[in-house]
Amino acid sequence: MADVLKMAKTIASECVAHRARQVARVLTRAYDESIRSLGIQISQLILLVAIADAGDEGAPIGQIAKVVLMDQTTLSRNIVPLEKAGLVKLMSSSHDARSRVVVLTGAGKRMIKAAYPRWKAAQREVRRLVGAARFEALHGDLGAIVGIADDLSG
Amino acid sequence: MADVLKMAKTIASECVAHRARQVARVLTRAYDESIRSLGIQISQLILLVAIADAGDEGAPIGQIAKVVLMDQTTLSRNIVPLEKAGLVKLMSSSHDARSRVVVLTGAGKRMIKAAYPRWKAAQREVRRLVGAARFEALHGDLGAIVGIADDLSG
DNA sequence: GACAGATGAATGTATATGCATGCAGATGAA
DNA sequence: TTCATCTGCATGCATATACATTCATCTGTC
Repeated sequence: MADVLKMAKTIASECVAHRARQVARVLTRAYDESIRSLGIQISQLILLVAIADAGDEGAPIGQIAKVVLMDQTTLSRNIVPLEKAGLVKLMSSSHDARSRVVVLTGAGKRMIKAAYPRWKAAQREVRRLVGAARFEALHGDLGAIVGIADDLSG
Repeated sequence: MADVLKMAKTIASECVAHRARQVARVLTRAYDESIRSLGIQISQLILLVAIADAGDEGAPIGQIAKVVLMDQTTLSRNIVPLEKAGLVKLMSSSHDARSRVVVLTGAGKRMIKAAYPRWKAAQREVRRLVGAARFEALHGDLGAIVGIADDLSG
């Protein structure tokens, strides 16, 4: 079974999903640490800003899920801790009784304001460690994968 | 609070942790799909090949966790479904009674063999969609983040 | 050899992720 | 209008993730 070892080494060193997952873990830990004292995680801050981005009227859960490339069922659950923390509130849509609209609360806005400088510091630290050129390249290359997300699903 | 909206847009568009997490989700779904019929996920295949890489004597849980940049407690739990499926087995170390050594079983080796061509097809498809140059660049840039993982933790 | 401190791993708790599925409400065609 | 279908969201289930903590064992020092 020497071929298995060879296959294993190939997958371990070349799999882009492996690397992407590793990087997501590593960066998540770093950014989490930077905002930990605020009581939220980077995954939650990202949701908050996506909701903020939808404007003061908020947006339906499904729409936000599409924007952040997350399964609707995942988003449904990830909103729960934000709601418990009073950072967002859910309202039923006036147009569609099935739809639940997510809106940022005042506390949610204050949280973004408080988190912003810490997020920026974390971002700057990664940029410093990896180098500006690498950082920009990484951002662009990640964007390229985001750009083909639909093709990968279909 | 117009500044909050501005901060939100900045974070949403520039946060590298956000993009890394999105890409990890997107790629995970794609690779998962390619090996779904085998009854495993890409996260599990990655663990299998990391264990295979450790050789026939296997390796302690903590050592594998370090290699894949995963928390030891996470790895401890992620091994459970692999063990249930009979793909790996756990043995106590002869040198250190605290240590638990993970070893690939025959079924684990066969699983890697069966998954390999499907993994390769998924990898090729991503490469085709994003373009060879982008693909190589992405792999290198992700590797750069992996390379500074220790600095980010410390 | 005894003891303090270091280390390997598991557990408690909380969140993240998505597939399969179910249900309620919307929508279009007859 | 009525019904088949579609759509938005939630739930059941399984896995992934990591921090704080605990327990057992090891190691170096005296």
